[in-house]
Amino acid sequence: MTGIEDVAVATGVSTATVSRALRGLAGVSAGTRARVLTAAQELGYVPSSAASGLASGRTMAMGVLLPQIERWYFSAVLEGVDRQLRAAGYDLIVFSLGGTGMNRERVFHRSILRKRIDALLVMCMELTEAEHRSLRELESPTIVVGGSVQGVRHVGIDDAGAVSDAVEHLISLGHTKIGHVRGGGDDGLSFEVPRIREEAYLAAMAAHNLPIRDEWSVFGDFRFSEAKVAVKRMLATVRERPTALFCSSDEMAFGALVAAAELGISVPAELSIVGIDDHEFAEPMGVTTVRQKPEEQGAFAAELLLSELEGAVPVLKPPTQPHELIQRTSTGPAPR
Amino acid sequence: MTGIEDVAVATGVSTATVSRALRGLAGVSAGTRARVLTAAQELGYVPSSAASGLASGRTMAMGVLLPQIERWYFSAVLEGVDRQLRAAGYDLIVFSLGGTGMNRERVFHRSILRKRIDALLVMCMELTEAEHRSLRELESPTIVVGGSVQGVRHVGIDDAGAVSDAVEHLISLGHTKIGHVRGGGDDGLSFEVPRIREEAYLAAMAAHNLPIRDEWSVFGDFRFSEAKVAVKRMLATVRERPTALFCSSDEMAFGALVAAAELGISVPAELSIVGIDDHEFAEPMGVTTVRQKPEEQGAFAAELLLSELEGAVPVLKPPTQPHELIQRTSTGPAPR
DNA sequence: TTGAAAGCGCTAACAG
DNA sequence: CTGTTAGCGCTTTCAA
Repeated sequence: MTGIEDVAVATGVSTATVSRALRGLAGVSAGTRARVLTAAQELGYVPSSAASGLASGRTMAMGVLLPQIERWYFSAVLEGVDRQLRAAGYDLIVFSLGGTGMNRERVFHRSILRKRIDALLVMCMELTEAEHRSLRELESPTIVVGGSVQGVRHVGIDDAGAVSDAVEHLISLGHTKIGHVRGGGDDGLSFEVPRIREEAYLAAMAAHNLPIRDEWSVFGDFRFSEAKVAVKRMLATVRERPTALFCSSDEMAFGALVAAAELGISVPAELSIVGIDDHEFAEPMGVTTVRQKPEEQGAFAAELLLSELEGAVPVLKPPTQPHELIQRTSTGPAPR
Repeated sequence: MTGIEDVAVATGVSTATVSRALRGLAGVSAGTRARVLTAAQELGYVPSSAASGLASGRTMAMGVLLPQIERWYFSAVLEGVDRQLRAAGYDLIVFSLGGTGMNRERVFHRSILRKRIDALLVMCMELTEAEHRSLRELESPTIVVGGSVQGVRHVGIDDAGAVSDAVEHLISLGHTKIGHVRGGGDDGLSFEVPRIREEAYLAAMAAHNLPIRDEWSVFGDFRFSEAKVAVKRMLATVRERPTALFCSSDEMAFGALVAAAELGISVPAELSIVGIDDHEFAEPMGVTTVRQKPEEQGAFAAELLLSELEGAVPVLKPPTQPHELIQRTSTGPAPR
């Protein structure tokens, strides 16, 4: 391993000067800087993050804490965060709970608190009181993305507004019998997003004096497969079918779509389906949805954290992220 | 920040003893260890990774280099890697190229070589000569997952065998007119996987003296949307239609399925469709496919690296990962 | 079984 | 503009 000393010797200056030159700090003559850069390049010198981190107190890495990696929303946010970090020369450290609540304490204590990161982005997880405290003690800037968390600022869409747009869209098409395919929370992570969406659906229905029927409300766990099974069972067995389904996520809308197809129910003639997300597959599947852009949310949140690390004043109330109804072929006028 | 010194003072021992006790090293009396553990707990002490990394040379972190995060295969592998690392107390650092070839050099030089990681897992990317050299100079154990790379050991399925299973399945159903929906490589990352699959398809066809028609071969870029458009155009315009499509990925098979549906072509009566992956959506969509388990691949590769870090002798030829044909409803006998 | 002391490789004052 | 001098917070010999 070539170290800073090697570069210093090769250039004939002190290690301090090498450090300054390489980091682009002021107070180095153009000539010296050029020679240092050349020498570093030739020697293939790359600073040790451990050493510079220890000396400077900055790790040049950001952490992302999330319930799971392999879910559309999470990996999309991650992609956005990563894009921003890459541009800023920061590394991305991923702390995942792996889909269960089992590792929470381990993750919090072993990994996150190890001073490995300069800032932390938390993805839609509710935090316990102890976890809150841990984060506060970390003293590094923190932000939450997608699903607000009490006491921490938050980047995300207006969930209730998005749901309202979806349901109002159905209502404007003349639907009155509108079912709900609900999102999940059986993994011990308890987001509040599913709850907000449920409540917003109920509120929109109530605002128009439309009937809520328990039998039209099914649990799809935010997943294609579960939603398909649940919707199919419901559509097949219910006495009177709804003419429209509001699905709390696109993946569940896909499930509803396939369930309808398998039952020979025509969409949108007999059944309209609307989702939320604008998942990559929504366009090719023709699913009407409320678009949100998780990648942009992640990028924006990362940007906020980065600028604070550069000394900017913290943005305490990040602006709500945009959402937008995208009409496709899965929704149409209520049947007769 | 409470440091090791604080724990030492609280316990009345030296920092060396605290360090040993906390890491479970031999040569600490049971009593001392217990007192150290208690004190550390009470003080909320967590070692600084920068400091211990600098002193010990081990970072307790593993890097994953990948072309992009938000793709089914990549994020699934990541999930598996993460699971293993979590269990071993290692942190996960993600180096993504963000879907373009633009950041390659930056990523290699700035991030990876910074001694931030103890081992590196590379996900199906071809490497340049210079990159190879960089990796070798890193001297940390390295492994490739999914799509072999010359000169580096590799964890993945037998791609050619998987393709062969898929195509043979169609042939065994009596199909002779079999088209191919090809995977991509337009992002400057140039995997070799699409090439292998193309060749294996051609080989399987040749082995049975079946005709290859250029017009039946379309480019779907491994994506739902692109595949749907391309397949739809092909099916709509071609003079004679194939009776089956082999798709180099499930996402493209979904596209083919939807394209057929939109054209009123019945699956599998008029058109059989087979994919590769066993994507989460394959089951609910009824797509026959060759299953691979990226999560297991990632976990296995991570395990190999971890055990080498513990001193195990390197496994130079990791066993090929399993694949398996899963028959569903998208394939059936060739139409009379 | 424990402690003292010397770094790990870099950055950050403080001088010059 | 540049060099000197201390550390950053741990781990790791080497002694005791």
